[in-house]
Amino acid sequence: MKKVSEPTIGRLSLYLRLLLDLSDAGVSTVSSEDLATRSGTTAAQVRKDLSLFGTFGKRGLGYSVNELVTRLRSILGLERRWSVALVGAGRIGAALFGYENFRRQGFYIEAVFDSDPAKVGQSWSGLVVESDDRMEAVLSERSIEIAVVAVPVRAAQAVVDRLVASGVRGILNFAPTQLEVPEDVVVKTVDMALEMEGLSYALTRLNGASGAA
Amino acid sequence: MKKVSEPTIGRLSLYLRLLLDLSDAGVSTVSSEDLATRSGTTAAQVRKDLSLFGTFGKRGLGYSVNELVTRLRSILGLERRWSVALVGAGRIGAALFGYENFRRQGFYIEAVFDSDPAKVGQSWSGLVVESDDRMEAVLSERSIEIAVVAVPVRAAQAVVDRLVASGVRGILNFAPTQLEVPEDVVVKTVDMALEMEGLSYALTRLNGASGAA
DNA sequence: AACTGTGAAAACTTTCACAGCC
DNA sequence: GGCTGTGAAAGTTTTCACAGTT
Repeated sequence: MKKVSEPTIGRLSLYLRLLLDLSDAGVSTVSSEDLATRSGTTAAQVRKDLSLFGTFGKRGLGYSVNELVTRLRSILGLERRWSVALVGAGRIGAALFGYENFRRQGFYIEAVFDSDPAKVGQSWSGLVVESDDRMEAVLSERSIEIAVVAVPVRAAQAVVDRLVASGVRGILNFAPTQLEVPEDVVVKTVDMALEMEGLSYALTRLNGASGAA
Repeated sequence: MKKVSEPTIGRLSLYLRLLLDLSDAGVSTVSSEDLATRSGTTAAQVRKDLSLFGTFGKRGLGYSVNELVTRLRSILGLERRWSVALVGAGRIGAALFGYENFRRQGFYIEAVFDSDPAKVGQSWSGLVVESDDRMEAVLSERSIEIAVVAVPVRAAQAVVDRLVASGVRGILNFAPTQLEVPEDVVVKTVDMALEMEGLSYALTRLNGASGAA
């Protein structure tokens, strides 16, 4: 298998989402041009992205929506169920919890941890918030492979070290900090401050035609 | 001014954050090598990124932490105050609201809107949630340039159209959908489902050494 | 005729390596 | 000697353009 870039994977996820909409709408066939328009890229890009994993289309016809959904789910590893732990029972965690697409794509939150005794014992849509003392025990008991880290920066690295030691291999990190992990552990960081600063930069360039300083 | 890429801007934001930590720690000088290690990139990359905007370092010595902070804040447009509106008074909004770095970097939430009558009138740390009917009036009254969109997918495009019509030029979008905006409006989308699927893909590759299908 | 799959070209980004300054 | 700034080289991603299939 050739090496596949991050942006390609992001686009495949996006195509999958669009294809699910099309499938719901009863559309059975789609062209690379159509997918490109809907996803804000080009037809050549769509074909290239897909061709990295096989030949899924029919020349002259396009792609079968349902077949492509199946293929993309397979490529992205979404045919199985993933057990997810949420560390930090704060507002970000709550937001994720309410995000229904989450479950629909096979991500099941199976444990919620917090270090605040006031939060431990609270019920979160059927799950009980556990003390972070119990992290190691619960993670291995429930075979959890993915964790969402939504704790303050100062606590993040220590939490991640414990997660990794307990077998977690994938981490979605909301703490605005650089995390150290072994190379067989994957971290994706969602950094809202970074995005806001990107906006600030872009707007500053757009308005003033002037330079940096 | 040469064209500057998205990844470069992201790294500049990251350098800024690290420099602020260094400054707090009383460090006065930093080398490209040091910044590179802390940000997970290479010394050459750090120097190249910075050199796109000027020559800020001293050969043989490195960079002055405080000077570089000032320069980066200027480059990123963070020397001013940005007025931000939050559309959708749900859990994501609440999370952002509590995010103190936000204010520290000059982003002030000046208005919160929701279409749910039950939420309108509620107080959010001093701000009153307003009906979305009042969006146009409030946005122009308070000269709001940036909006955070945290509404369901089905409502997102309509909200964005109204924001744009009222002068908003930058949007941080949490709705997992592709938004249409005029080319002088900047959108950054934070898509957690996409990130989770990226994790799923990466973990699937890591474990099974086998191919896609 | 319509549309895919794909090598080749173009564009872009990162890394190298070293001249130049402190 | 230590470290930056930067052209040139290497590597990566996107776009082009067209042969090939239905």
